[in-house]
Amino acid sequence: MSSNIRRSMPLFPIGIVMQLTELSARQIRYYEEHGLISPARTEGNRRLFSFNDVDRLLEIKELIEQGVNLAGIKQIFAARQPTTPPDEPVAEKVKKPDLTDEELRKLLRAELIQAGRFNRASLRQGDMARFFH
Amino acid sequence: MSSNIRRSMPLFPIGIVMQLTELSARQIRYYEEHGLISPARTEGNRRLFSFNDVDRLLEIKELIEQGVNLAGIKQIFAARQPTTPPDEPVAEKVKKPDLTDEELRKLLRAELIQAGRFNRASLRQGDMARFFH
DNA sequence: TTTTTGTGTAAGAAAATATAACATATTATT
DNA sequence: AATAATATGTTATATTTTCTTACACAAAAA
Repeated sequence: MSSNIRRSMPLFPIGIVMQLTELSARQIRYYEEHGLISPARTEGNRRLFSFNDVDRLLEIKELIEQGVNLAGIKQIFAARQPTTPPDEPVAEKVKKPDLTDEELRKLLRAELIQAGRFNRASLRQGDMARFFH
Repeated sequence: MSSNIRRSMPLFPIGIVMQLTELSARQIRYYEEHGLISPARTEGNRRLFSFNDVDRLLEIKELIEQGVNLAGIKQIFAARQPTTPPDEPVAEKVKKPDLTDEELRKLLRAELIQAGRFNRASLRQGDMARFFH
């Protein structure tokens, strides 16, 4: 549930993502240009990628290796994310608030510290353990 | 088990770690200078922090807030990590190989892709899901 | 009181990343 | 076949981020 927060938190610079995915910066930027990913930006305009973004890039890479072109990949992604059907509109009031990147990180920080209160002294386990199984 | 790999993989630049921990760059570097953390470096000498590193910084921060000085924190950490006692030496052959950062990332990549073969098409779940619960 | 500790701040250098433009091989289209 | 579109490489220049080093200083310790 709140792992969505973690999965979508902008954390990685493009250099790391290049290594993680073995894609070139050119490729990554090109895929963004065509709307396949939408990494966040720092104040200074540097891209920051989330786990979700990296995940997506790995999918893109595999599909491309299988001969799918960008248009195809776009369709595949679009089909996957079933946008709220027009006959079942979401009341504006109910929508989750959009958080800024900093707010997101603030939330994570809070979560980590909370977890720490439980684990650290007793279990001798680091906060970020929640990130793994 | 292999989550150790993920937990220790150098991923984050200092800017992100500052936000995650609410520590200043000065503080983070100072703690490194005093051996409390040992972030990896890029080829170009930029620090790269792992989940473990962030974890540790959060611990340091809490201890400092509780009035413990760096010497004390160092002791606490030292006591925690029981280095192989001198009378029970580890045969050089048995030691785990030291992996370079790039090898680490390569491993993760392989893991992610492997996971993908299972999940993606069928479960519609991203690779990085393995990072979360 | 003097020293040590922990942190702030500033300067200058180097690394990483940004955008834009041009090149080009491969694939589609006409 | 000729032409156009797609996907990526490469290069140039600008900007941001991080690095180290040095100096300052308040708070704590000696």
